[in-house]
Amino acid sequence: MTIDEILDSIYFLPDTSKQLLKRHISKVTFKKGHILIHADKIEKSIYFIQKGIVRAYTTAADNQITFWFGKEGDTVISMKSYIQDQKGYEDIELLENSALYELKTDHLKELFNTDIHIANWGRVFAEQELIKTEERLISRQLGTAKERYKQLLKQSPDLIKRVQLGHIASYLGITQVSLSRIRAEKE
Amino acid sequence: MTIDEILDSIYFLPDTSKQLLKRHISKVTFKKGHILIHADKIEKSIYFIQKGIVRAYTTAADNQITFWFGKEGDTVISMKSYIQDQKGYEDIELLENSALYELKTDHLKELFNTDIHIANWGRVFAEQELIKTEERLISRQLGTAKERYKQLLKQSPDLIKRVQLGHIASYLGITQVSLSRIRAEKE
DNA sequence: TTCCATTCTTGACCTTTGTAAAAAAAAATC
DNA sequence: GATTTTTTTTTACAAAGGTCAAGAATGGAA
Repeated sequence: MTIDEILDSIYFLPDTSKQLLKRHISKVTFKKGHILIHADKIEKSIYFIQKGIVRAYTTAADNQITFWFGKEGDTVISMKSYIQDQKGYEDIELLENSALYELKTDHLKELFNTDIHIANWGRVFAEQELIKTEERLISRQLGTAKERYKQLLKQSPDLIKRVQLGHIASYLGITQVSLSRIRAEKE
Repeated sequence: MTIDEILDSIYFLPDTSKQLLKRHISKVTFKKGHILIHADKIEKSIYFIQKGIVRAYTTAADNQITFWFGKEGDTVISMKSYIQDQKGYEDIELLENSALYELKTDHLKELFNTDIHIANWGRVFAEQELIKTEERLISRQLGTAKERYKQLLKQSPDLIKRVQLGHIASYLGITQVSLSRIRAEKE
């Protein structure tokens, strides 16, 4: 995905505004295993995934809980850093060698005050993320782990191929052993 | 809480912009049991709670799952309606006789295109809701039901006094019977 | 107050999921 | 391609939470 496709998919910007925004975006690559977002840091950048897959997790009582996966076209962000200038909850780790577009948020926040189109881009960006987060919250509350696994299989079959089982089990809120049992059931 | 306190707590608006916004806000009251937001409707208003308490729930397989409580100062909104002009997942019901401020969203969306301060108010509003939703998502993933109950007790002791147990159990993702047992344990 | 309806608690029993450890399979490294 | 290392599956047992049903407590309404 190109950066234009990604930006346009959020909210259509007139060309002058888009150029202003793109001035602060650059392409970066990292290897599998790289930690892009650190739980104990106030992050100053957000990233759009051009190619690759990532997972966000919190570390609680010596085990990691995965609560989000991101792939091509998704935004990698520490919401706490971006919105409240505070340390976030999560580490975000690359699960594959990846290419990303980096946007420095200091510059973005200045543009919010001077360019109404970019302010609305920022509004719609937050709104889209909100809808996605709400969806995850509700689907998590609904149905059994088995149903949620089947749902995930249908919605993101590639995810299950690209990500190891332990992370997916954690995401579904069950243990790897339980997920393995669910998969073993026929029908 | 006054409407000015609520609006200012989201994002500070210059007086002219605030007056523009307030032109579309009016005060309404409803009785306990009133359904403010309907799952099968595209809602055209959002509400700020002046006095009262509400719950949002989805109906799945003949039982209701509560996934949010709102009280004084909170915003009652169908995100799907507001953001995507689509039917939402949830009914939102008043659990007490309540007073609210109603904001018609058609007018709000027009203002986003013409007033940069209001566009930024809308941005920050979505961002605040996003942070809250993310917090709920993560805390739901963390720890056992007992721990989450204790957490809720500490964070919102009034909620537990004002809301009946079944709703709270559903919110925590367990049955009323289990929650009752957790409460019965000493220590 | 008394009665009725709703909400909360308790008990017996059952199902689902977790834990720990080992075996099997797959992937990575030499 | 053989050998490590990592990941997934399987087994046995334990723990947490669910279901059903009955009884106690609470709260309105007449």
